Amino acid sequence: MSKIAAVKGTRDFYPDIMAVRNWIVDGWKDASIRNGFVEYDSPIFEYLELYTRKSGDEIVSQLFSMTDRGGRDLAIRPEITPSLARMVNQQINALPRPVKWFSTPRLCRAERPQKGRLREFFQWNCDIVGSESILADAESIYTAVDYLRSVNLTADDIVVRISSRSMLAEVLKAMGFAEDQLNTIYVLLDKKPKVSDEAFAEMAAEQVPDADLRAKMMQLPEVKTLDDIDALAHTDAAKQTVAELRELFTCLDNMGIGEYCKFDIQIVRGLAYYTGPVFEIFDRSESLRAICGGGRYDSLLTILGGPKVPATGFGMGDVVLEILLREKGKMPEFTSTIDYFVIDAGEDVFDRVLKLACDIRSKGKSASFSYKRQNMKKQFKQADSQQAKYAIVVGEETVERNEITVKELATGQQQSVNIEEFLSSLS
RNA sequence: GUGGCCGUAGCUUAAAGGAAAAAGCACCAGAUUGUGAUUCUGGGGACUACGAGUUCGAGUCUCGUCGGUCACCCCA
Repeated sequence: MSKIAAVKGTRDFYPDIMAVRNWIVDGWKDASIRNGFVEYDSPIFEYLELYTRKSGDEIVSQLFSMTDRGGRDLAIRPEITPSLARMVNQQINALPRPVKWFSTPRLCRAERPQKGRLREFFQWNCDIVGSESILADAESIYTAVDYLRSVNLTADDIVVRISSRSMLAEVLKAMGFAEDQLNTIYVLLDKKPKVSDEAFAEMAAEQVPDADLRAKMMQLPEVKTLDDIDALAHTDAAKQTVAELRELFTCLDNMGIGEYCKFDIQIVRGLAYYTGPVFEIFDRSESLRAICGGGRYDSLLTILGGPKVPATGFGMGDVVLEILLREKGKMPEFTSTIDYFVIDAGEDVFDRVLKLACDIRSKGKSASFSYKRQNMKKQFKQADSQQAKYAIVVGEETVERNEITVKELATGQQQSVNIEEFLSSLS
């Protein structure tokens, strides 16, 4: 019989890799909780329509979808935000606002795997629903940075690049662009860093035939600061969106993460549904894809048949994060250890070994023993390979006196102790 | 979805178209019947990713499939 491999783009989590995953996810949860988020989860599959409603029919080719025996079109969740929106919609009038929810879902996307992108991954999501305040955007960004800072990534390692969808829209409108031209410009801006100046000029000429408008648009990639963009914001509406973004940066400064944050007009993000401030977090060397991305999306609930409720949030995947942490040497060593390895050192004492191991366990410490009756050398080796902190030798003569020998394996020091005293010292 | 490179034991690699595919690490056992190291000895483990083809002969050359990796598309 031939062996069956793991499916393309998936990972097997052997114990040493599982330890890494748990460490990452636990870190996400801790950061969420200390920033005031509460945990939720959703089913791993949903109606296909939940995703086509938000992202269009093209999304289907990027999903793992299926039809159940009742003929229902379903898909494995490729993101959790639509589920969140569905859940919030369901109870919209009962939930105290703002809703601050987080989750660490396992997601699947049917894309071709490459560096930092697999078909199955984990993604930390934090969302704040029901507040229009720029403070919600600030808190969302702060939470992401708070986690990254907690794993010792400094402002020299990563940068949060921030812009605003609404600001860009208003500035473009102030320049004279019509509403239905905006998406075209977003795509152009998104491409700018990836293509040569000549290729960009060519694309611009194609997409924006009007020479006057095009000249104005070409100023945008040159914008480096909020003052630069302010100079291009000729309407009150545009001025206001710039002021709002300034307020966001002021908040981030006051929260103590100003050095991580940078205005960047070229952060546009996917066209789908962002309506306000948007951000992406990158490694400083920019050799990896984005570690994290998010922003304000005020119309998602409407798309799912709910009322208009403002929302902002972010997602952070485990795959790029793990690559970055390894590259930066920020990944701790994980060792699985047990507290006590109980060694059988004589005839007819194994029942005492078994009882002692279980008594230790009932005290909340971990204990292990050999399944085989072997010589002590073997048992000590086994204790070593399990990274036991202590070995306990149960010998024929000592156990008659109700005594055992406890040896600290790191130092080699050992002493005889009374069994009851030993056990009571554990609690 | 498109293209480049790659695929030999659990891992790292060797074998220039020619014998029964080799070694180190790892794993298991023994030397060693009251204390972990080191050392030594032995063992299991590969239909050379899978399938076709060329050849007297294929791990090696050709094609296809699958998988890995990197870039493009996309990135919610």
